This record gives sequence, C-alpha cells and structure tokens, in this order.
Amino acid sequence: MPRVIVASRMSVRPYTLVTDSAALGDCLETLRGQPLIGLDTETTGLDPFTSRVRLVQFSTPGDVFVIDCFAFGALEDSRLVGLLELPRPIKILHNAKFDARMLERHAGARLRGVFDTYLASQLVEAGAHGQTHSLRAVAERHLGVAIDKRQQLSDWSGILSADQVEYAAADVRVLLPLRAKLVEKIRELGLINVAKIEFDCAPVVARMENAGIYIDRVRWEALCEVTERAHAILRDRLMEDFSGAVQQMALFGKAEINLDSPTQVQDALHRLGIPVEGTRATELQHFAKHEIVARLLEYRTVAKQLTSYGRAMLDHIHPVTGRIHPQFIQIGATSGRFACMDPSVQQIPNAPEYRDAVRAPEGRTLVVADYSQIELRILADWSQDTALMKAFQSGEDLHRVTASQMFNVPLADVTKSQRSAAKSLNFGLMYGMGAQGLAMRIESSVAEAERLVHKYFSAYRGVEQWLREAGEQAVRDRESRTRSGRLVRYEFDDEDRAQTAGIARLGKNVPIQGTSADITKVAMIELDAALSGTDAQIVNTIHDELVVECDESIADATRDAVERTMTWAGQQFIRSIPVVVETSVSVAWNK
DNA sequence: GTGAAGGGCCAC
DNA sequence: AAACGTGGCCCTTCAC
Repeated sequence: MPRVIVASRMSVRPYTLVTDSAALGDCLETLRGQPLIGLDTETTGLDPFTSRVRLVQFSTPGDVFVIDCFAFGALEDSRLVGLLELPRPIKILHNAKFDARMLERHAGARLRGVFDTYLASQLVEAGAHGQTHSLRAVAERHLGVAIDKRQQLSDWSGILSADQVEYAAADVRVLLPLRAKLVEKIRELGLINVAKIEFDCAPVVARMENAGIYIDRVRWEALCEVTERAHAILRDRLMEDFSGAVQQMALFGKAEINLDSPTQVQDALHRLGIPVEGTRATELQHFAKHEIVARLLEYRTVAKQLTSYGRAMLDHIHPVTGRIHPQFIQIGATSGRFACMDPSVQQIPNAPEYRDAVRAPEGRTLVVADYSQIELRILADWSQDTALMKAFQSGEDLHRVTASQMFNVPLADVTKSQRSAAKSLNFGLMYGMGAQGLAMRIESSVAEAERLVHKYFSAYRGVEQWLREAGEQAVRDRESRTRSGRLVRYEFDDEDRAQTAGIARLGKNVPIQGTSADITKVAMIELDAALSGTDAQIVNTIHDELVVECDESIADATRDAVERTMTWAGQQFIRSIPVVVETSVSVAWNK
C-alpha cells in the first residue's frame, strides 16, 4: 500500500491542500486573477439534502487547490461564495448542475459564469450515437488521457487517503485543457451561441431541482384509491368476459389470462372471434362495438393511471423537503428539449384531477405560463409564409383561420370537422406527416387525405416550400440547425429509402422543435435572474410551459415577470410575428 | 435474478 | 412495408 501512494505521488504534479482560512485567502487571491478556473466538488453522496460537501477543488494552469470543507468553515466563507457568484473568472465544471446543487444547498451560492464540459461535449457530438459524455470518456476523446474514476464513489466523509486527494486534484486539473479543446470545436461548428445558452441554463436547472415541486399527498392518495377500485372492478368483469376464451386456452395448459399482457389479450380476443391486429388503443377502438373491447379500453386507461401515476409518485416525496425533486436532463433530446425522470413531471396526465394534486403549499401559489402555438409561430417566421403570418397577426383562432383558408369559406362558417382537419394538418405536417398518416389520424381515405394536404399547401405555399427544403437540406448536408445554431447530425445509409425519408422528417421537425427548446431555455435564464432576490422559483418546465411557485403576496409581480421574460425570449428568435404567452395564477397546476 | 427489447401510453 | 417528431414509465417476454 505505501508503495502505491509513493509511486502516485511521484507521478503527478503537486497540489495545495487548503485546511484553514488563511490558506483559503491565498488560494482565492490566486484564483481571482485568472480568466478561467477549473471547479469540482467531492461529496459524501449524490443527494444534496442528505449529503455533505467534503472537498472543493480549483485549478489554474499552474496550481491545484483542494479545499477540505471538513477542516474549517470554507463553505461559510463569503470570499469563496463571492467568487462562485461572480461571472468571472469563468468556472469550468463537468456537469455543473450537480456541483451547483451542492454549492447552493451547502454554501447558499448561486453559481455564475459556468463553462460545462459535459454539456459542451453533448453539443459538439450533436447527437452522435454511442458517444458517452462522462468526464472519463470526454477527456479520453479530446485529450487522449485516461482518468481514473475509481475514487468517485469512495467514502469522502472520513480521513482522506492520499489516493483520494490525488484523484480529486487530477479531476479538476483536466478541466482547463479539456475546455481548450472543446472551445476549439465549439468555434469550428458555430456553436458559441447555443453553448452560452446551455451553460447559463445549468445553474437555473440546479435551482429548479433543488426547489422541487409540491404534491398534495392526501389528494394524490384519494385519486389512487378511486383508481384502485375502478381497476379491481374492471379486472373482475373482464375475467368473466374472457372466461370462455380462457377455458379454451386452459386446454393448452393456460388457466389464466394476464390482462396486462398484449399477446395473451390478443390471443383471447381471437378465440372470441374478434380479429384484432395488435391491441393498441387505436386498433381496439375499431372493435369497440364489442362490450369486452370497450371495457378493455377502460381497463387500459385505469391500469396506466394506477401503475405510472399511482402510489409510486408518492415514493418520490423527499423525506427532508416533503417535495418531489425530479431529475431534469438539460439536453434530453438531440433537439435540445429537456427530458425528465424519477419521476417525469413532464408527463403527468393533463386532467384536472391530477393537476389539482400538483399544487403550491399553504400560503404559496403557482404561476403557470405557456407559449401559444410556439412551434407553428416558429414555422411561420422561418418560412415567411404570407398566409400563416397573417393568420397569426390576426390574433384569431389559428386552426379556424387555417380551415377558412383551406376550404375558402368565411371564418364564421368553418365547421367543426373542417377545423379539426386543419388542426391535424397544422400539427402533423411539422412532424413530416404524409397523406397516409393523416388518413390514419382522421380516419379518412388516403385519397381524401391527399386532397386535404393539397388544399393545405395551396393555402400555405411558403410552408410547403420550407418543409420540402428543410427535408432535402437535412438529407443533403446530414445535419440540421435550430435558430440558436444548435447542431443535430444524422448518420444514415443514403441507399436506404426508408431511412432517408426518416431523416427528411427530422429535417422538418428538428429546427422547429429545437428552436422552441432554445426559446424556453433563454426564458428560464432570464426569468431566473428576474426572480432572484424574491422567493419565487421555477419548479417545472414542460417544453413550452413554465411553472413558477411563489408566495401568494407576490403573485401578480411574479406573473408579470414570467410573462415579460418569456415573451422577450420568444422575440429573440421570432421577429416577424407576435409571441403570445398565456399565464394564469392558481393554487394548483390548472389553467 | 438481471437486463434488453418490445408493446403500450402519458406528456408536448 | 411503412405509416408524423421528441421523450420516460410500466409491463411482459425472453435470453443469459
């Protein structure tokens, strides 16, 4: 053992272990004069509410400082907090969200001036398959150096081994050269704007995760109980309905049917003479005249509610905060959209009974704000289609206007089914939907769907042209860009027509979906800054919607700030038509 | 037992 | 045969 320590001591450059206030002063003196510093932390666990910060490490081109927060009150030192909160020097971190959560929780610091090598790697790789973005992988890819991560999850709460401190020093040392390589790529690929957005967003996401979202346990449990009863009743009745089929199946050794098994359900339906092809809801709907199929559809809905949105949600309530702290993945989709997990609070059913249970605690309130038709506005702005722009400038109901233009009828004479067809086209065409897809969706013949698509594009020539060119360009250049310059690269075999068609669809959708993500991220950054110094806090982001929680006494001011910053962010990317943000103030997540 | 794949379904 | 984009969660099935 001693041998290993000696050997590794000799093989690495020195570092300074900071264990008192005077040494911290010297360390901060050195750091303040730097334009760029590496920053990392070692913590006793991964959860900011139950773990402590043991080490804070800084690097400069010539020095590494390892601050032992257990040796003295480093995290209470206002000089350290001041350095973290100033925009300069720039702090280089790998996955800044993690350290920002810890530093906010334990030092009360609002981290600013971030360069995040994790996010930078994701931007530079632009969605390439099979690339991971761990510090180890990124350092190996760009610097050709191997990093030993064996100590990462070691016990950081006791007496530090030389190995541990050296690991901590090595980790932070690599960040400066790594940034240099990544900056080069960011410049080459024209990603400076989007990188700035992502880096500034990371501390905002950290605060959002730390804040968490409140769920009313009693309301949620009541919802679960209702669902459980309905589930039991439907299950029993379906078992009776299926008994004939099950008896047949029993001849083959199967005495029961699992209603949650699509294969078993299909088999049983076949035995009852119902020739379903798969058991998806859209397929079952065609056979809903059979009582058993109708009941199965009901069962599916309830089963989904019970499993995905049942008591499991309550297991996520944190014992320390009493709130849910989901994980937001900042570049969750290659388009730049967020993803969310453990639990995903982006996919809670949009039904009043569920949204009522997601609320503000006593004395507080929610401001809920979403962009009105943001993706279609992006399409209108990008394509400069005269008719679509005019439709938005009129301020009328968009789908109704579309129907009026498609079918050449006055606005007031648009029928329900005309509006519905227009709506399907407005949304579907952005995803690269064809006539066949439309026919499926609106349950018409393909010929009828073709006629509708033709009518749509006759009204919106500019949209047709933009979509076609966006698809062609994606296939030709093997990449797409959003308005912020975010890059998405495509790997495909251009001999494969199905793959090529898929890339063309992405080429239409990625710039639109991704620009929407750009806008939401800029809005979050601006809003977080506007709300600093108040008790208002962003608690959820759902693609084109933000949820803010604040004391009810500042609800109006908060709503104004939300509306102003979101509108402003939208206008940074959409210049030729209005950006509309709809806000509401409510104690629950209902609009 | 564990993990991957696929079906199904929730969100925008 | 494929058929509108981006995700995550839960279940069953099947291979190891």
